Amino acid sequence: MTIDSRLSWTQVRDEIRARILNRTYAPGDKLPRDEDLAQELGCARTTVHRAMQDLSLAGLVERKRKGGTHVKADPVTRATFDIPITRREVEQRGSKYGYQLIQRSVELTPPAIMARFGLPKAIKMMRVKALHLSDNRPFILEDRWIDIRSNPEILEVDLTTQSANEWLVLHKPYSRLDLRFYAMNATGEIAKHLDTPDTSAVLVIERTTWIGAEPITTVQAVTTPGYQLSSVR
Amino acid sequence: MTIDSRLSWTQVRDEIRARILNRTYAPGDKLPRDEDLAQELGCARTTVHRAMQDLSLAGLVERKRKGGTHVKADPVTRATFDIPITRREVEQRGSKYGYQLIQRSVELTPPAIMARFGLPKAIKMMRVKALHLSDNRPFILEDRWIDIRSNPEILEVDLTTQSANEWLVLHKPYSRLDLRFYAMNATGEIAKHLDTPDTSAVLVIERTTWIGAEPITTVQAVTTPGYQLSSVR
DNA sequence: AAGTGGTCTAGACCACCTT
DNA sequence: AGGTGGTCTAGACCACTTG
Repeated sequence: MTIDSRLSWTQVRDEIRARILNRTYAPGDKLPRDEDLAQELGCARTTVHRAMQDLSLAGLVERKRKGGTHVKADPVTRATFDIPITRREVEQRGSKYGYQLIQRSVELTPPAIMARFGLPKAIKMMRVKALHLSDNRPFILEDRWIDIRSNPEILEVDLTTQSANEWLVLHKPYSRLDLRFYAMNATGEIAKHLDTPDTSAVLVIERTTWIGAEPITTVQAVTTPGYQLSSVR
Repeated sequence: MTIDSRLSWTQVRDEIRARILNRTYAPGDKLPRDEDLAQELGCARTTVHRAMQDLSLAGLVERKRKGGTHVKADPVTRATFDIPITRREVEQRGSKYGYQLIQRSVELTPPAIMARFGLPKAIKMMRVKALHLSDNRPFILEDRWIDIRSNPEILEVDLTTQSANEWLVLHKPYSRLDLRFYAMNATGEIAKHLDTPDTSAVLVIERTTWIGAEPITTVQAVTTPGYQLSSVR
């Protein structure tokens, strides 16, 4: 136990969190102003602010200017996930990475793709299907659409040796990201490419990015059976 | 456009981020010290620190005392997910929530459960199987193990009317959380409870919590076919 | 041992939002 | 219109970690 008279922001955070779990501040309640808490606890307002920032990020409280700080009425479990570049993911497992381009074309976006981007009408995009391999076995099958307007350079990239996944992540910043996870039964073509029995359950990761309001790319990454996603830390 | 001479931390963050994407600071590179950047950009060191804090949280850079700040060598996509209480989730979709207790017992933990907690040997835990309903149809099937040592009160809770899910989230803070997502084929008992065809692909959410080093609870939540998880914001 | 990020303070001003 | 959180500054000290 520290005898330091100074309070660290983590101590302040823990104290406030304890009060929330104590029901001193019940769900929906308004917390005291930062300044009042600072005075009560004996620290600077900035320190309380730092603690609140953390609690707010964790989803425990909600803060509004003038409105004050409120305990969130319904607690949620909030967790962070990292989706690495597929090559890196394979290599970090100590396996040999491989990559096969299956298809590369320019097509009109079907309704499902328009919906992902929120596009009002169909446009031409580049479509890339590719298979990522781990130790020469199928690992992830990706079906990707790339907006040529925001990514004209992609037309020049040799996608037989470098995956669009990697090229985009390294060269194209995004300002908005949408990630979705769901399960599906691997059907004919997908089961064939993944070399897995028909109707196997597979985890699908859908990732869509924009720069400003402009679409960049959307990809449906179908993993092989047994694939797991784990939260960070 | 603001003419203010003062730089906001978001401007500083955007500038640094732009340089990273520019390759001014390439992956793996060391960035200037906060203080040097502050002087170059004309702001306080604290402001650079705030910007770096954000970039660090986003997974773009890595910071170490004495080691300095480095651009992460391999970019990752980092996203946050919220897992609400099941009742809340159903109600927010505008559906009627229902709940059925299937089983409640005290059992020795099998190896799979010991592994989730990292337990060296089997102990007795409370096991609860329950079904969450949405508009009277199966929604999520949960199979939960609760450590009685850290949660003796659970033995007194009436789990026929209130789900363990809800009781624990509201009363038991945790200090560590592990979340996993994966897909599986619904088999006999699970398919029966979820009222879904055998071998249907379903998304599974596995959630394990500890308080300090002590296990609290672990749950395997099997969702119904079509269930999706979306990133926040 | 020393360098670098992390934190704390005190005070000022700003910006958003509710009333 | 005014209250509350958000940010910025300047300076000091701390704590981690690497050379």
